[in-house]
Amino acid sequence: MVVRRSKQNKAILRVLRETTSHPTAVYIYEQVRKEMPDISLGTVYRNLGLLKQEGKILELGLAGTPNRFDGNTQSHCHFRCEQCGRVYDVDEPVDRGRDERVAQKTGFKIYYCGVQFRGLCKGCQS
Amino acid sequence: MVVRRSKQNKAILRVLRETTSHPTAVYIYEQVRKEMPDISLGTVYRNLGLLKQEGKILELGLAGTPNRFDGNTQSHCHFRCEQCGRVYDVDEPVDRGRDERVAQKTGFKIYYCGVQFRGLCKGCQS
DNA sequence: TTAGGTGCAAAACCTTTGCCATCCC
DNA sequence: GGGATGGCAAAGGTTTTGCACCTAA
Repeated sequence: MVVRRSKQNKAILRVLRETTSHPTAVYIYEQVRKEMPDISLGTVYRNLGLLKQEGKILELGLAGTPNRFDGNTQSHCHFRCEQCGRVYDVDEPVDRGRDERVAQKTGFKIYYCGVQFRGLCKGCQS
Repeated sequence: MVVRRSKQNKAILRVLRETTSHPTAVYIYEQVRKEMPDISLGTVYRNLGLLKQEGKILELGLAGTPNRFDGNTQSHCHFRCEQCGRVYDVDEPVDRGRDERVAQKTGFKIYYCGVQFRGLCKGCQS
């Protein structure tokens, strides 16, 4: 199966790369629609799925809110606000050596390691 | 609003405490149904929601698979298999001091911090 | 030319909710 | 008795899919 880079695919990846906001599929859909009014949400999901399989993006599963996508596939830290659902990047180092150690210990193959903080973001602490 | 501990609520919490498998709502439903055949899936979800609010359990959002629940609310490490969706506990220390540091730096309020590994579990490495 | 991609709409799936009966305190 | 909870079923929201039509290689 040859990967054909459609313009929809490119646009979706571009939106994801141009933002640091970990958007939902619907947000991406709205952005892409500005320049490509006929694109459908199904196509957005389809391409997000492909990009994920290719390892170009990351899908973040969040209990209670629609999934979000991240153009940064490096292991890194996220903070998720339990109130508003937003996901912020946190600038903290991830211990790369640990991946090795855990892989050894468990026999699992590790592709990605992220740290996830949960709590309330500034705006949501009333 | 007084919290009344119904027997359904107790049974759901018990199932969650007795397993380390981070079950889905449906799995919990099936387990509880063995002793309480009339319980409905809606009730399971309702009680999981309540237990989550009380901070007695954790909900794990996983892209692509139904959410899973964890009776262990301590900050800890998970490994998630991208193939089969299973979630395993990983016995690695979580750096508690970092929560403080990140809270200071960002102004966010942090309730929980978990490390999430992704990859392939032993059984799924064909 | 042609496998793979798109748009559209319907389906599937997970989760939440409304309503009324039931159960505890 | 009366508020909280449960069972049932319908609704809601997100994501996937089938199909006929395009399109990039």
